[in-house]
Amino acid sequence: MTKNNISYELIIETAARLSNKVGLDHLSLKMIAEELNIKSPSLYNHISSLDDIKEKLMIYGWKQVEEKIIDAAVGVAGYDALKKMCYAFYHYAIHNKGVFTAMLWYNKFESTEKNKATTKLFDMLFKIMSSLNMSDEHIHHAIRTLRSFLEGFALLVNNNAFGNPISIEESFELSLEIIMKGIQSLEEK
Amino acid sequence: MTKNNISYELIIETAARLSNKVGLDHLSLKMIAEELNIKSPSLYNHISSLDDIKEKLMIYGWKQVEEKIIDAAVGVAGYDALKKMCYAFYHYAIHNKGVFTAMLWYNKFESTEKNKATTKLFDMLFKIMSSLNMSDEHIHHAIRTLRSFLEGFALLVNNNAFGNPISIEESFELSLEIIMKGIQSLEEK
DNA sequence: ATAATATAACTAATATAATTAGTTTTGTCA
DNA sequence: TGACAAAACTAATTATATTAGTTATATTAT
Repeated sequence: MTKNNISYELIIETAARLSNKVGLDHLSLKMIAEELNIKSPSLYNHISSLDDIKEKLMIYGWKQVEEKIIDAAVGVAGYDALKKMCYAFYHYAIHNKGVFTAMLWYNKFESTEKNKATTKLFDMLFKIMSSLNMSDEHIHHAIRTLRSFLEGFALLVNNNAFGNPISIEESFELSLEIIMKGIQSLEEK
Repeated sequence: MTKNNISYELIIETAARLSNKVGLDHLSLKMIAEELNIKSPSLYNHISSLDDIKEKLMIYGWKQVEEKIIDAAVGVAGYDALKKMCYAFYHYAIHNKGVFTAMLWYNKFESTEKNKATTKLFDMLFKIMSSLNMSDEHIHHAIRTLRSFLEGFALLVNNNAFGNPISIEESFELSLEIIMKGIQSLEEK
């Protein structure tokens, strides 16, 4: 019984890695504990429950993806920026299936930390779209359009839900085109 | 110990009702059994596992929503038909949260029954969109756009994920406008 | 250096749910 | 009316989360 160097952060990172590998629904305390070479009750020295871990996983994911999305928009503006941000989100979601699943639960939990994790992202999106000729209200709605599409598309991809053999990458590209053109049509010329 | 009139169908219907009330993740054999006034092991005379029930719930949902969507498109054509179908899907999803959650798992299970449940729907969508001036490939992609948006939007609504106080109904309406306009822009004039 | 203390590990126990095994009841049909 | 299959039951098994209580370890103050 040596004191292992286990921290809250390490547990969340481990949970993230494991859930990406086996799926969030198969993540268990037992599995996390084994990966860390401790017994599962020992985890309670750091966390309060499995649900606690899942909530933190959700926040962890939004923080990570926020960073990647913001990075993606550096040096570009307008629709180009939006498009790059969408791709950043999509790639994160399909390369981190477990964490992404947790992110989809978003408001199943209420927390300020959760809000903090995405404020910057929303602000940035809003600022970028403010350069378009569109009312603030329309911007808010359009952000919801985009977000819904992105989360839905990634969910379907992760679940193998697209039966057709046609290219998923092309679907994503064309979908962005459709939505961007649609947003453009809202602009007051 | 009287023989209750329990059938496979009754179990699925009960599971649907209960999951809509308490959420799919809180659905348990215990709960279903209690609702039917039997003990949970007795369920195994009709079903093979809890996962079995969830898979059938998914199929049940797609069958129901297929019917509603098809009904919604009677007597209308083109974009109007598409829009009505989208609304039918959306309303089903937010009024049947538990079943809808199961539907999102779509391809977590492989089955021919699952395919049968949506063939008519896809065929109909395809036929409607064939009246637009668009290649078959673009139609397939656009259907994915629409489906992703719809499933994503409903998921977010069901999870209370839209923090802003602005109207969700208006977001849905405007989103459809955005996507329809975007699809229109693909048409070869 | 060492004793005191807090931390973090452990084992053992508890609770709940799914599932399986084996038994009994009940309705149907020859 | 008796035999049989279906469907209920109870009891037992397994697995996991969680709690309780105990022990070892590391740090920190003397």
